[in-house]
Amino acid sequence: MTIIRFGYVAMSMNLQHASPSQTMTHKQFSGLKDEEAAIRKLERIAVSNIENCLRLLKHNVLHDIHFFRFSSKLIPLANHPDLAGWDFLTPLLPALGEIRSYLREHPMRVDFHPDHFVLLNSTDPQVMKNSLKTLRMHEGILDAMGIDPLHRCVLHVGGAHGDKEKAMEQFIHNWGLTPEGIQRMIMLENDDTVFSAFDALYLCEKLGVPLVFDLHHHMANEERDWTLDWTRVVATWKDSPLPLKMHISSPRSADDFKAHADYIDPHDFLGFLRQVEGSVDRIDCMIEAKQKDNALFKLMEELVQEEGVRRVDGSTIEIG
DNA sequence: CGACGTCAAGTATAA
DNA sequence: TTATACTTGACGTCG
Repeated sequence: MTIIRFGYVAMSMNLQHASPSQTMTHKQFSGLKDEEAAIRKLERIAVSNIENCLRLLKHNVLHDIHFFRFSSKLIPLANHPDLAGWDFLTPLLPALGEIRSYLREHPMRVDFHPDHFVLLNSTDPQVMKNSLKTLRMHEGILDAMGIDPLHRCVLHVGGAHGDKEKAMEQFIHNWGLTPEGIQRMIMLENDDTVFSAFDALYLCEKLGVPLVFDLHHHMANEERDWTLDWTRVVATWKDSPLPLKMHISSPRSADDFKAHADYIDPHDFLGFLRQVEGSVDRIDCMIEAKQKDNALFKLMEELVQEEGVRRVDGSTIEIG
């Protein structure tokens, strides 16, 4: 028997004017004459983004959703070199404190997926430095929200630069340059073109990092049968206080296989569920679909029609 | 108001 | 070496 909780990413299709990712581009910022005023504007945008996160958390509680990925665009230009001296965190502490209080009363699994330019396997020291800076920002936000940063940031392995083996060894090398506090935040995810689940498992096992298994990426990237190594995936979570986490999405079309569809095709996922059922007590399953929370609601309705699937609450099923 | 163009820290690929 | 695509949400502008 396995309990599966579904989560969704960053924004709701049901809340109006609740974007957690409002932004100001660097070009816009540079165009403003009064730099102090421009920074105050950035701070207003960031506070609004965090207030919208709180609205999203309340929306989640209202719909029995226990699993949510925050936007990683909460603080525009936080890590831009032109704003190196900006203390972006202090003005946000009151808003982050409200999230801390709310999450204390309504526990929910929350995490981040920093954007694709956060790379821990780059050979360019500047890219590595910026990546660590961005990860420290995530750590600061989590701390201010009162969340233990352990296993709260999903990353891909990074670029291959034409030599996958070498790029993986570079990851291991750079891991040694990564502060322990950042290391413990990280989970690794297989990608859809270069680093398969088996590549990622090599790194996860070597470095003691949980693997976030992305079923859609696996289908796009690998011929090999994932079930051969599923017990290895499960094992990467044995020292985590959090349930195994994975990602699901459906292909937009046969021709555009890698792109995410609006909703999840339940049959893409049901076969998987039937195979893993019983191998692990709990799975937290992040839905990456264009229709966000609506895709979650639709998938729930469809799955509970299926043989052997029982509804636990608005976002949770039990199978087996 | 809807349609369209612009922007984004890195990487991959084509020209 | 340089430019463009990738991806995707936000935002500004145009008609």
